[in-house]
Amino acid sequence: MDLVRRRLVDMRQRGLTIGQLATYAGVTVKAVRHYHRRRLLQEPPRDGSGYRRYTAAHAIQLVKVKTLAQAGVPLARIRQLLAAGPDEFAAAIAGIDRSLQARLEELRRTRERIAQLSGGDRLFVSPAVADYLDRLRELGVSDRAIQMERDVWILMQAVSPKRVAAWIVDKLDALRDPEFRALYLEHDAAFAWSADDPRLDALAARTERWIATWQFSRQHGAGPVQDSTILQLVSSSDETFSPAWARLAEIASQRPSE
Amino acid sequence: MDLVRRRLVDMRQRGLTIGQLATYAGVTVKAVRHYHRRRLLQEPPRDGSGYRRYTAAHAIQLVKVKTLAQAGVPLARIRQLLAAGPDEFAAAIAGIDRSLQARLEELRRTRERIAQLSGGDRLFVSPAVADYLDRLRELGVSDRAIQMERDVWILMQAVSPKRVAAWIVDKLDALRDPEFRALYLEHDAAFAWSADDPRLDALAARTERWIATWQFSRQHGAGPVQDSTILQLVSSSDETFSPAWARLAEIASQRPSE
DNA sequence: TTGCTCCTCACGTCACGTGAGGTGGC
DNA sequence: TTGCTCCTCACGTCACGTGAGGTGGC
Repeated sequence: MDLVRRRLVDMRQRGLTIGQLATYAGVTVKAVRHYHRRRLLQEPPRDGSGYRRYTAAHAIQLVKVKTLAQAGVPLARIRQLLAAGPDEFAAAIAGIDRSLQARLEELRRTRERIAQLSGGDRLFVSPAVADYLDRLRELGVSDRAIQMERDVWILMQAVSPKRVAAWIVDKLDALRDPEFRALYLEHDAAFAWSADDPRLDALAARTERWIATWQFSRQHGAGPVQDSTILQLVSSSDETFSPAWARLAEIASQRPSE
Repeated sequence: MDLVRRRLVDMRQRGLTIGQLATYAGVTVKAVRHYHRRRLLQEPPRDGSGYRRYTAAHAIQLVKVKTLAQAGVPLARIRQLLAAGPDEFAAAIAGIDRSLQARLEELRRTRERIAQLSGGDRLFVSPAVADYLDRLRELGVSDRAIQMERDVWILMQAVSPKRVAAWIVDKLDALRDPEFRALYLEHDAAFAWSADDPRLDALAARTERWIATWQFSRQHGAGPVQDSTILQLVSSSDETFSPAWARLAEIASQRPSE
């Protein structure tokens, strides 16, 4: 009994050490000293050895600070809040809760994106473009061509994201035309042909006819767009060069297109 | 048409500027340059003005880096992952997803704790102690006494959390005894009495009788504990000093308790 | 006596941000 | 020409952590 009483009195008179306080609140000793420097927690009195000795009031304050800090509130803001009146405090809490909800939403979205990292291209292009690429895959377009398309769409999205939305509508529209689908697949196949393949002239002529018909059939006047549907496919980059495609581009540039 | 074609070719040959790339990926230009320094993103070639010019491959890489960074993966780890094989990468993704789930849980808990910041004491004491304090409130114990109890329990929890669990069981047990409840409330009321109040001797005697009976009625041999139930109440701290309580402590210490 | 806790500096870390001082592109 | 973008340093920031070098408590 006497022992217990003495421990009790001792505890109340001497107070908690910084380690006891930190463990109680679930923070590190270094964090407690940091909060002292940032004046979020009053410096308690020192005992004979220069040790800090804390009261229950310090523990309560520390738990408040820790809770707010864990919620992502900057330490400078926490100091203001601790000095604020109950109304301002309650309003701040409401704001903090909203930001926590927003962070929860963000985390959920991040989780979905992380899951797609091992998967396809959905992370790198807009949903509309991803749908378009999926459509190409369905039609039997080669992986090489699909990757070329993806890269071009990424560049276009980066340069003028607004235009991409309109272009993709146009592209999906063209894909509904069987002749365009046939031309697309043949261009895809032509990638591996040699530059003097006899089929190239016929393909070029057929493509030209389609462009003319297509432009005529559409009143929207968005001329440049349709043209690029084919142009884009044959504009090879450095990494993926095709002699046959170069030849197709050459033929196209020699015809009077205006 | 020619304009569009030129823009297309231009875009593919010159590549994206750092600003276009950053906007596309949803990061800052400073972050992109930081990723270059940390070797998370290859330095692209420069154009005639010394500007960095990026390809679609850079954009894809940057989106990967950004997604992993948002998931809280340290940049040094991201660099390892980008160089890892698909199996190691998939395993890492699974681990990252687990940590995201854990963070979601933590955030939910933080949100609950934030909501309690304006409320009562539940944030600062264990659930068992909080229940005990609620019980005292139900019995009509004064706010002052409840706050004193809370502070003592905080200190006890900080010093020896294991013991607190046993003590609180004991306290709730004693509260089931009507005589203890009466004594508790009278001690609470005695706080404001003067030191020479005639009721003090009677209260001290009644308390002593209760302690003896209570100790006798319990076989568990946890002697020191029961005694502290009353002792604790009258051990006033510096801030809350009561002359009457000091007198009660004096009377108690003069009786031969062994 | 030994290991654990406590003390105070000073500097480090992580992921960028800020700002100076200057050039290039439309 | 003007404002916007880009460039490279160098230093700052936020919330602590690390580590040195030393003393105190059980």
